[in-house]
Amino acid sequence: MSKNAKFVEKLRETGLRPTKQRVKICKVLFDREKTFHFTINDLVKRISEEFNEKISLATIYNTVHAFEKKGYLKEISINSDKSYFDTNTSVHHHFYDEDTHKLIDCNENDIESINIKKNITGKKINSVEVLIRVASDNQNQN
Amino acid sequence: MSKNAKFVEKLRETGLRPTKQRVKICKVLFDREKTFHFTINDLVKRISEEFNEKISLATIYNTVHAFEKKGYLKEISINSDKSYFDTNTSVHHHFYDEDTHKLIDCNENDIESINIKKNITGKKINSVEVLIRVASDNQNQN
DNA sequence: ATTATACATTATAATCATTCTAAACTGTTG
DNA sequence: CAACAGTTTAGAATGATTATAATGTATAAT
Repeated sequence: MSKNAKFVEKLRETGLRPTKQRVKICKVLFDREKTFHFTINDLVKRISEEFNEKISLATIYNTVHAFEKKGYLKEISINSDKSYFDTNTSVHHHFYDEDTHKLIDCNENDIESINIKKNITGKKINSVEVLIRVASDNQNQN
Repeated sequence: MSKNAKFVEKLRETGLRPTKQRVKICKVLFDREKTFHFTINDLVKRISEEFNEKISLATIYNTVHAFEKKGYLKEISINSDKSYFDTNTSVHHHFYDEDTHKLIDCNENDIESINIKKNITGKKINSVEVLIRVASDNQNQN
């Protein structure tokens, strides 16, 4: 089965019409070896690099949000400037390089399981996320 | 020594002129028992409640950023909509209530120390932050 | 005390990411 | 093929934050 056919199937399975825009965005996001961490701006750039036909910015936003809702993508909170998304939707943590502004995945084995001893009455835990900020070793900190 | 005099001293010590706006903002932020988690909007509301004279929005932004730079405040990343700030600048983690959009501090003892086994070549760890998202137990998740 | 100067405050405008709108278009179903 | 719901689109609107530039104020020198 071709890559495209797989994406069409995936979209249809989750109740999203396989439009040509969505299939193209799937190719950019999911047709790759490694996890892809990106901002909307990164995605816009990739799309314009890979295809001649442009996709409207509104569609890119719509699609990313649709994909997030369907569980294809996960949003990562780093700062308030930008939204970062991750094609790896499993439970995992991140390193954030403050020099390059890039995210690096943290595997299951890179971090010991986190034991939370407190709980909030009437609330259940939806997620536990660890963000490890790193920066160049020889740089001054002001 | 009066509260005001303390704030004046604190400001001067870190090279900030103790203007009346800054002292007022100090009172709102630091003259309280518990840690204060807030957005700029929260702070604006508090100021208008506590004082007759208004402080310009630009000044509030400037002051919060100045205070953050001087280490009086810490920014907490939750999502890209809003910036949250915390008057507790020590290393600690948070619960985020997705129903009420409020932060709750996590004490040292509420979470076991996090052991990170991976390191990024040439980079040092600046911070390790855990965010635990919670929501009402009996609510559907869509 | 007065003055000079650098630092702060202010209202308003500008910016920038994101969302909304409503018209045109397209995939799907019968 | 027709009908309809779902989608895309350009451009406008929004909303948080930042820049601007004029006015005001704390501080240090006179």
